[in-house]
Amino acid sequence: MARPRTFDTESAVAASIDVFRRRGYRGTSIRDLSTHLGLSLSSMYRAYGDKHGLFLRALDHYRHTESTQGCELFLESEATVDGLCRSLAAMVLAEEDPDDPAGCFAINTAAELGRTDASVVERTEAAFGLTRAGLRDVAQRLHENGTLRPDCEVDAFVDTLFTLILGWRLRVRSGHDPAAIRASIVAAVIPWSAQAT
Amino acid sequence: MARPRTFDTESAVAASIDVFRRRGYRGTSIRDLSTHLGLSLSSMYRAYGDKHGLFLRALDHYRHTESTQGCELFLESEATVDGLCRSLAAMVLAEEDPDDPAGCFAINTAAELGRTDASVVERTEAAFGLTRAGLRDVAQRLHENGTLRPDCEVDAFVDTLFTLILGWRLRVRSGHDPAAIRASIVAAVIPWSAQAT
DNA sequence: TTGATTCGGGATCGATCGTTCCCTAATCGG
DNA sequence: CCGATTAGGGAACGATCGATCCCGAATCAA
Repeated sequence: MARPRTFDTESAVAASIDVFRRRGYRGTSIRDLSTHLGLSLSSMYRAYGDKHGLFLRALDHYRHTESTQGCELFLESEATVDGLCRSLAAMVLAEEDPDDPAGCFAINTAAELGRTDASVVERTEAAFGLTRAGLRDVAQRLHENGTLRPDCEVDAFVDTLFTLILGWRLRVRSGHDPAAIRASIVAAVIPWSAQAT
Repeated sequence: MARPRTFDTESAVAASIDVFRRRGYRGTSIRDLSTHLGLSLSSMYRAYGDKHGLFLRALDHYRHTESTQGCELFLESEATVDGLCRSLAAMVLAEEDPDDPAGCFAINTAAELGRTDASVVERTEAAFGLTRAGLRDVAQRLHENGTLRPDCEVDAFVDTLFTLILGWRLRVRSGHDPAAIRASIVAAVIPWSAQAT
């Protein structure tokens, strides 16, 4: 009833991610968001409650979109060393501005807020879980088709790749050369391959 | 001449690191620092200029102490798989409060500020360089004494370990189980070992 | 001791923070 | 068309931000 909203709440949440992930939670002011989203303060408070509420919505949206796409990237990855490396590079280097790399929203948030906010930790860990789930799928397929060295454990490979992804995305965020990251990916995977020369 | 300072500027810088690394640059207020360091605002401004100046001093101090000790940890590391894993665990899990893990000051800062501040990037990269230098030393020794698989390149191993360290320290910061991190370290190194079963 | 100088504590500055409130415009059901 | 209700713009709130200033206390050289 009464006057309807003139903006889409979910797409505004999506837009807020671009601000939060670059400037961080504390580094982003409500007025920053107002400017970038083109919304007034009252509209935002009416729609999301407060800054913390919008931030949680942003983390949820990120998990439902980018984190989920990252998971699917591995689910659909070709079960070869090259295929895995391509998926890893696609996730880590995805559409970053070289002058102002945003990195991963979940990772940046985990680094900024640590364990201080339980509702935030819950969401970043859920995003991490999606990445691990995708990795487990492709790792299992690589193990079964003999691409991986037969003696190595799949869980160990998954855990190593997950940890490496955190590192690579942090390196991207720090401005490290994408070509170097790409080379780093290949170099890190090769020792797990059965055909390592 | 005149009245001398009643506090040691360098040890106050050291104390500021504990605050900055947990709360971040933007999450730490001058009054937070005043409380934790036991100094008045005027004392801090007189000694360090401004908040940014103190932050750079803190980054410099961190590099000269913890980053350098991290480097030496690898320089003095026994040239075995176990020795390397012990050094990695010592660096990554060093004296963290399980309830409020601080993580690595340089890594947290890189994640928070990205490439927005050149004087900060310069310092975090210098800290990273120390870690890589230590890793290169122990990796070279492991390569020469045949602990590593003869076909793998030392540079690739160093790059992988460096990236893994970023990931492990971020996982510690996120509150991941230290036992799991310890297991992750061993699992990640084994495939590079010549005696991998 | 004296005069110059710097220290430390605290009040205070303007700016900005997250948030609330008020008021008008717009859209609903009837 | 009309009364109810909500959206949106913007002023304003108290709190806190980084930073400055003032002043009495302390320590120097002479």
